Amino acid sequence: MQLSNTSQYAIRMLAYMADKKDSPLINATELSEALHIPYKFLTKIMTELVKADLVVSVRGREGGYSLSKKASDIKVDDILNIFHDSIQDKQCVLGIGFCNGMCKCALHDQWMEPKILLQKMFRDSSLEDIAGKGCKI
Amino acid sequence: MQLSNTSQYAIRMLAYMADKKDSPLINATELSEALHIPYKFLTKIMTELVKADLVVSVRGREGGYSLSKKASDIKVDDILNIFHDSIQDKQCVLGIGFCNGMCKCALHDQWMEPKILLQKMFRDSSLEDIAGKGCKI
DNA sequence: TTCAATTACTACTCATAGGTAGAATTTATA
DNA sequence: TATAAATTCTACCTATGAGTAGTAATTGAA
Repeated sequence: MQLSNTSQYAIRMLAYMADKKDSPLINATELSEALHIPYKFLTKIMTELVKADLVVSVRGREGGYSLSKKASDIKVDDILNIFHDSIQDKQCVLGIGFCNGMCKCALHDQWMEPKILLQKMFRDSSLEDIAGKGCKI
Repeated sequence: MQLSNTSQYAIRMLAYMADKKDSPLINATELSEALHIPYKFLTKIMTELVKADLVVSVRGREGGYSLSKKASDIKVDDILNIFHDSIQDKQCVLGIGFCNGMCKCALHDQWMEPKILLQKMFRDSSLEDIAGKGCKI
């Protein structure tokens, strides 16, 4: 019961970038060293974030990455959606495809409250909200 | 952000058994057909549940499986623990090994409440609580 | 123009979850 | 005792997540 490594890395990468909003561009080497994420894997993830339009990249010397919009306009849930890690409204904790009010799984009622709280956490938290909170990792 | 297939299957299998507490033994064929879980995979999971002492098995003709204790004494969290799917107290939503009060991740505060609710759901729900709830799946 | 620093692309390896196959073992019943 | 119905064991296969390697493409600066 946890997020994929890819999603965890992506959130940390973007939160770091939001925190350094003064720097126009941040490169992969800095991110990799600051966050202890393998360089090659980080650039692979970043390319997906660029394709998803959360990040813009500048290639070539003096290049790097920057957020494509205001940190307050990028929610954690936007990141999870890219990597299919978001919690869907109809998602069943026991993996039953047709779990709903009519035919529900054994844990349906107990799952409601934590599910809504998780969704709220992911949907309400923007990069601005979380940037600079806690330690620089 | 979801439980492993194995944990989902195991919970459904044990809930089904708790629901049929009148039958002294339930065999793998019945469980496989009732729950639409691949037979061979189901027996593999069941053998792990036997080794973990949540289930007792009777081999040979007329054999099958039964819960090793009262349904009210088996919590969903006991099942998750077998498959390393339980949520640990110190588990960080961003996968930071040393996330705590002193040096916490960017989502540490937001994660607190849903984490506690998830743990509560898993730790408080016994097989007796969930057996027979919802549809027979 | 050349070079070095940067991202992007392609393809691979490795580990693990999910699932399958077949034979061995056990045991009640005919 | 022989058989059939059941669990268990060993070994494998497949798909996917995680991570690596090498090269191509881009571009600012010397």
